[in-house]
Amino acid sequence: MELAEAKLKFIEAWGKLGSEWGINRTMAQVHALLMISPEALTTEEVMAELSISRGNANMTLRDLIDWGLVEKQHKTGERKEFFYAEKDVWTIARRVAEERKKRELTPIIKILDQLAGVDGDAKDPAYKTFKTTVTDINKLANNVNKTLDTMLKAEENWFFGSILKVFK
Amino acid sequence: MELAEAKLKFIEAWGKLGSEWGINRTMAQVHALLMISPEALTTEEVMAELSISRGNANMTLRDLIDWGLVEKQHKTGERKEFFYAEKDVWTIARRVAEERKKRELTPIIKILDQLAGVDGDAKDPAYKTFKTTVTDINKLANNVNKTLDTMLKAEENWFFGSILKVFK
DNA sequence: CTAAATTTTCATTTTTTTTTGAAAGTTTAA
DNA sequence: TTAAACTTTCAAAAAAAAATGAAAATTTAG
Repeated sequence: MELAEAKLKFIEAWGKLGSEWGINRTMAQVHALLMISPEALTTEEVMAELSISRGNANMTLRDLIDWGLVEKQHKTGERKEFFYAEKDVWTIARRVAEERKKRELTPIIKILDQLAGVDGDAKDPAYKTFKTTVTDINKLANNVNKTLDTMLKAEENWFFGSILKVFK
Repeated sequence: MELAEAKLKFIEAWGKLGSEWGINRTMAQVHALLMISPEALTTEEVMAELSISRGNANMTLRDLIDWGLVEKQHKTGERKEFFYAEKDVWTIARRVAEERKKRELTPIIKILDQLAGVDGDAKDPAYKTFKTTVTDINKLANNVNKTLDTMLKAEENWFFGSILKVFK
């Protein structure tokens, strides 16, 4: 396969994967484009490569920066801003995990804590089932939370790096 | 908090979480409703509880069955079908992991394998960056794949199960 | 077999999400 | 300070996803 064709396929596949995981397809595509670019790109270049509007490119790049996946760069003598993506996959995985933890896990744990404190008749099956289900999900969520903390705190990539070797 | 209020909040929260992870909000809500129901429910009951149409309820319940999260039940003397959700959180997590692996991980690995075989000039930075990025992602994907296999094959829940007991 | 009960389908409508693009805002070189 | 270069915003449009509901299909009791 030729590089040009492979690039397009990669961008398409990454976009599809993103959308299946609740990440805007275009955002995932811009990320893919930048990941395979040796050089930082300008907004113009991103717009041209993916045929998207200026507004879309601008907002998407900002979101990627918020996710910690892309950084703005300035080149001496150039007035334009350049965008460069982190390329180490473990760092990318870590950033995504960090963000989703902050945006989704922490809020749901807060809600589950409230819901686990619901009061009702201990003889009522509806109450018992609710309480058990919510309590169990809450425990799982807290465990995922703790596991992520450990993973993310570790400088070394124990989860994807070393544990995997055990199973090889 | 009262049970009725708590139920609504749980259904809402579960629906939101689902939509953030690429799962149709209504599907997640139906799942939430069934998870907290001690008894299997009919399509009519699901429609009424969540104010959704018959068509929507039917398709959503079928999808949940496809995900292995809900099962059809028949009650003697009753002609209607009843729907019952698995309630063990580890089993739920396992089913979701299995399905997403099958639907998303396996296909992307197939594509990455093709893309990793792209040919080009070893001196070309664009080629080098593409190759490195795709190869690294491919390795990560294969490692996740293997880890999931091990996790899912294990009858015992080493990841969520045993760790849970420690924190109980 | 018949008809009532129940489930499924899917063209259409509604809702939600994403994108556009032009105007407003900001920065910087001179 | 000015004006060109560049970035950001956001109301409106477009696209995508989800929901509706009535008709068709299926099932089952009698």
